[in-house]
Amino acid sequence: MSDKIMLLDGNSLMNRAFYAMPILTNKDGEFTNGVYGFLNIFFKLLDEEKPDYCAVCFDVHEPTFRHKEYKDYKGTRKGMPEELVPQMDTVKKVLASMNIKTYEMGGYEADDLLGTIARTAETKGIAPVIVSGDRDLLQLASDTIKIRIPKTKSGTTVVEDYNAADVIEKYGVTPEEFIEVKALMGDSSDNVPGVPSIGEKTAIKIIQEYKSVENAIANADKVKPKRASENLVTYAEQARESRWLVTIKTDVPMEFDFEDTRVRDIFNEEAYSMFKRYEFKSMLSRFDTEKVSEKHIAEYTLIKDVNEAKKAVADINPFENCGYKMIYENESLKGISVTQKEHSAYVFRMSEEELLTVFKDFFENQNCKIAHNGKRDIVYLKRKGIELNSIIFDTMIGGYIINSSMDNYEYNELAEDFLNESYPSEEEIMGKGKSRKSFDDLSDDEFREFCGRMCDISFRAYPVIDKKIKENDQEYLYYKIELPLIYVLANMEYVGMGVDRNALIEYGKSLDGKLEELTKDIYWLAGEEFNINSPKQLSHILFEKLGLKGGKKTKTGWSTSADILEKLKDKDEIVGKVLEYRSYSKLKSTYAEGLLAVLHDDDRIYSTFNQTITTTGRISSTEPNLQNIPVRIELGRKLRKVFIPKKDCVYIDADYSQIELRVLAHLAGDENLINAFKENQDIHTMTASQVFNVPFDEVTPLQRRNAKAVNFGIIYGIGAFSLSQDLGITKKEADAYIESYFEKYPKIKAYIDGCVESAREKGYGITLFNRRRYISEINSSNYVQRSFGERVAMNMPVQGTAADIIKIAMVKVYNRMKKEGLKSQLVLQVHDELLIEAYRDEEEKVAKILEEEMENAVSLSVPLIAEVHTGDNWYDVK
DNA sequence: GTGGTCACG
DNA sequence: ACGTACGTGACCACG
Repeated sequence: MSDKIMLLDGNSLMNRAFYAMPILTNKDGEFTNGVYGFLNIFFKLLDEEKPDYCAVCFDVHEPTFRHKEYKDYKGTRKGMPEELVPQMDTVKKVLASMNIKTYEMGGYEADDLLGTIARTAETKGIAPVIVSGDRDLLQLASDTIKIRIPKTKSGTTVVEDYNAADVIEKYGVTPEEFIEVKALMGDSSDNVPGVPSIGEKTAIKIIQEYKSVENAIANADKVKPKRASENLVTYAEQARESRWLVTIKTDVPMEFDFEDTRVRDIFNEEAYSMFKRYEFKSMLSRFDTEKVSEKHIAEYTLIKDVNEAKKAVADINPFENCGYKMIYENESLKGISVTQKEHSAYVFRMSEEELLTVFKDFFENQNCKIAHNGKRDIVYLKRKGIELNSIIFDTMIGGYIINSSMDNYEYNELAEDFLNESYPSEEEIMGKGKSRKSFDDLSDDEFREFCGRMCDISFRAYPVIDKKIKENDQEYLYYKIELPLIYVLANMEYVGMGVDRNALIEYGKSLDGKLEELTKDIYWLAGEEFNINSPKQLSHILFEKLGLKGGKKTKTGWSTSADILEKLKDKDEIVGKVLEYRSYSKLKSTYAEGLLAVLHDDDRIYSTFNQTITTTGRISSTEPNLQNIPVRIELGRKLRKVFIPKKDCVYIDADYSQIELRVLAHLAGDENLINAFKENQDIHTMTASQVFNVPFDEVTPLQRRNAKAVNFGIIYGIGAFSLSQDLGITKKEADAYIESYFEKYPKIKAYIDGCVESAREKGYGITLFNRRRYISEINSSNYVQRSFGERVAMNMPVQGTAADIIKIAMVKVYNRMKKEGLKSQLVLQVHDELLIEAYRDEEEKVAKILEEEMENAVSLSVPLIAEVHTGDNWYDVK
């Protein structure tokens, strides 16, 4: 085995990485996404190649020999985006910390350095692997020199590999001839002129026949097509110059010693602190924590004996802050850790029953608990007949309030963000998926460290998070909305929703006949059997076999989504059948079968309500998701009949009318819209009347529909293109609608412009109750990302404030029912809707509470209206 | 594990 | 010239 050297094209890879990633910054606001993406590619290839030597080459920002010797070579590649400029230094620093040698040389480009080193290596019997985002390098490919080109395909990185033979196979020319091809076709991004009218295809054809630029010029009269033939003569000199420009130099006079590039001690302490500074968290696991981890002095005490445990728990001061962490595995309790002192903790490892016995008094009577995901503990203990209370802080919720965009708020994330300490994640310790360890497999020491640390981190992060909450003026949001909400959500999870099991089974069966019939029809119309559920197979049938067209949009193929199919409905009978099949199939698999699978033996369904998932402040529902049960289409809506309250109960449902538009009217202070709501008019008709300049009573259904779409558009961060798509009108018409809307509601226009402006300045969007969402995309140089950021900046305050309001209402409804000693229970929230399982003898009281507390949750400049309905199942409450 | 699709607000 | 509405979660196919 010969030695191997890996050579990277720093500039080109940084560019690729930068554009492939959303803008990222660390806490200090330093841009990091290019460096992060670069390191991802670097480590991936390092793992694959395991090179003995490694070097990274960079361009220098000054004229090169090409500029000096060829006056027209401007070499002004499009200026780097300003977010990328400082990252070039960052990546060099990071590489230096890992002992990876970097090269740059005035007068030469990175390509030339790579070429020179590669050729030198070749002569010494060291196998070079060149990594670049640019195809230019392909001219260097040989039997020994391998070129690797990483590409980002929808989020994942795939690498194309080229030895000489691969270049020939892909392009039909040798690597040396590749120079000739590039010379003819030119390269606009590198300001290589090439020969006009000759593109890649023609260039390859010419070089395959004539082998070189020079020979092609000599035989220009025989070259086809005619334009190329003429231009070869006219631009002969330009072609020669282009050839010279694209030729990578392999004899740069550079100082070079292979020993300097030997791969050694990459994951050292200096690199570790670099990675921490730039917050490359996912890469920290590459470091040997024994070797580099900061020495946190912490003393955790393990207790396994019940009597000892009782003594220790008795020593907990019930009036002093106490951090606690419960460790679960598959719904059962594996351990508990508690602490009242920083860098210390007691860890209790014993059976579930023993833990519950020892801690019952603690759960019920310790007055100042600091929890991490306390909701889970409340639900778990409630099922064991124990009431957990007095949670004065929840660090998971705290982390979410500070930054709602994180994937999770586990203890190691909190340690990074608030304590600036790094620990392996639970996944790194326990493994994931099938190979996840059991807590029973951990040694006492491992268990003690892990559990003690979780509790300790939570305890120590609390004051830091609390301080930030105060700095951000979020005390009301945190202490009056989110924290009390834990108990409300916990109770909803605990109570669950009743289901008529037989009715659910029957509902599923009622779909079978139609599903079978549709399947048969579709097979017959298609002329063959295939998997209708496979977008790939379906698009093959529709767009290739049956030759339907107009089917647009693609990423991995032709789109078969409902909006596309809807447009093709008239073209072939099969399209309508497919749409119908889809809707039946969805009801069957997701709802009929899906819900049955999570229906408990007591004929109730217990969903989980997540409080830290959405970026805007809404809650989400999982396993099952009870927030997307069908309602818009009658067939699906019938499913709601299977949700039934328990004995002696009815459902009382209330939903806010147009809460988001009302919030918008309030936030923008637009008198026109505010008055419309004060008069309690149909808002879409009102908008139609104003935007289309017709009397209120003469608004047509179509006008109302269009106005409704405009109203939605405003909330989502309007774009004329999407509005036109939605309404099936031209972009011009959509533009006119929007313009007319803003004319009638000038304050709305001013408000949403203000949202974008403020987000640009502050870096985040904000709700009426100071909930924040950081929007890093808003200052991106990438149009797509920036536009997204702007839409988010317009939408988040509206959606988020509505979320704040219903959360306030939930807390108020819950507390009021409790205070009045009612047995009725909140069971569900669907963003603007609350559902209560109410005892019949409490029906009137509860309906009144629900309406009052929802409508008076907050006081805005527009009234809030809650529409209340009662019924014997979820279908009947509308 | 990811992408396409579709259910909800 | 770009590529297009905001926020979710579940299911299926496919590599």
